[in-house]
Amino acid sequence: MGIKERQERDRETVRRAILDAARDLFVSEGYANVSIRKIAERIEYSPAALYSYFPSKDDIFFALAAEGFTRLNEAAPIGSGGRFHPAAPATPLDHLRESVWRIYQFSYDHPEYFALMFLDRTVPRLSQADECFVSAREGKERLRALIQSCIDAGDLPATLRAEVALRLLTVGLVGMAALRISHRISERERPDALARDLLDVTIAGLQSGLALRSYSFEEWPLEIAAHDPSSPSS
Amino acid sequence: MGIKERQERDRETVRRAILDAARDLFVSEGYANVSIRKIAERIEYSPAALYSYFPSKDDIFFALAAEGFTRLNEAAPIGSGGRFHPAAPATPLDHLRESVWRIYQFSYDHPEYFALMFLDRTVPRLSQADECFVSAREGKERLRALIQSCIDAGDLPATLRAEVALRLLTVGLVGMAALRISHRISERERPDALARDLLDVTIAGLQSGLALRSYSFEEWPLEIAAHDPSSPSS
DNA sequence: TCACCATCTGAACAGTGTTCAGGGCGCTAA
DNA sequence: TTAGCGCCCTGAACACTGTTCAGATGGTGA
Repeated sequence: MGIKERQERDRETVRRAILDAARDLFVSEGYANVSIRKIAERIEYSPAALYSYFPSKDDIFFALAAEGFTRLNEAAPIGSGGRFHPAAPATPLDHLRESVWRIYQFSYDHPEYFALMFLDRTVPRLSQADECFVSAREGKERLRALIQSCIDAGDLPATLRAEVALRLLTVGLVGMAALRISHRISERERPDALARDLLDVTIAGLQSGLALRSYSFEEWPLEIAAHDPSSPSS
Repeated sequence: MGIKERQERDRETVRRAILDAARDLFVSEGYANVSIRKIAERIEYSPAALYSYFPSKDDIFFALAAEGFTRLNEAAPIGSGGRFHPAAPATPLDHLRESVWRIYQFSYDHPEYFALMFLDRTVPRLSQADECFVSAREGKERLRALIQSCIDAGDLPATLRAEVALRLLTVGLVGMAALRISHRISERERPDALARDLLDVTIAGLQSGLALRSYSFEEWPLEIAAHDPSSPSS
């Protein structure tokens, strides 16, 4: 019996249409200005129909955020399996530079995804949407491994902890992207050049072998956000 | 006749009450979850009354943003008149470090103000609310002068442009604050220590004398945001 | 053929920002 | 004192929002 399968396919098609419509509308009008009714109208369904596919508007948001992390991972592919390949043309440091830079580029290519993933405060508890962060963790781990290979190759000080360096390298560009996306910085200030400089300055700073305060915290948490993993899920 | 004056005072009192109520509600419930009706209820007025004090909810927002910049300037006072005093106890660089750090601290003490000023994308065209940015420009100019004094004192390379260094120093902390405020980073990662390290790393990077791409753009714009001042205002 | 069941719809509820005619009250001038 | 003027505020309404639910619809399996 292929009927069940066809029904599931139909359902998936509608679900996909909802997500596509929502994404297009978010990009062109901004998340806050998109209503369930607009999405429903776009796909020629009643607003109520959407609630049999997603429990709430927030969950449409979460589904798109998960897509965003997957896209970011696709846009910033680092070597193979996270280990730097010794026969690659560039040095590990160049590799790292480019990989981090691609995160910034992603904020340029998909500002709505980026805001959704890293900036938006209006959507509650992004931290608890578990499956969103599988790809996020993957990408993070690959970058961490790449930084470790830079340390092993002697391009970064041996005293440096890869987890800390990872945060320091990415957070600045997140700030840059945040300012640009929310129009807090003029195009005349050439945000791209500033971002590039910020990356170079941070790397140079890391290479200086400065002793870091955040060097020793207990363990590197796998979660992006701040909820106690030891507490039982309700 | 003191009647006009008293009327103006009464009006200012109500205006002040609106702003206070809005600020309290924003802090405790978040901007998006605060309605005109809630603010009106708090001050025991009808919702419509507020519209004779502020043209829209956005303008209440703008008024608070302006307050935010004033508060930030008060929280991060730098020397006197922007010029570093030679008899001060610390070096210019220590002075700079502390001044920049206070911006991050501000994001901790007043997260709602901070989000409002630097992060929120839901409110349109923050750039066009002119008078908001008088104090913003003042604070920026003072920091720039402080950085210049660091360069003059030899603590930072003479090839460095103060405007560029200013951006590079602040943008990273903005990113850090953004991640923390929007719960994208765990407290277990000790964001404060990371932020402090980021500041130190950036300064170390600047001291390395690296050649910067964004060194030479035409002129430093006085505006925070990106609108062409040469185009006529509609 | 008929009962079943998932799916979708129309209507409604409670909430939002905003507008507007009108009432009330204090001030000014006759 | 009183008439009138003008400001300020209110209640009601409009057009939205996210969400819920009874009921219509129509394909599915017996």
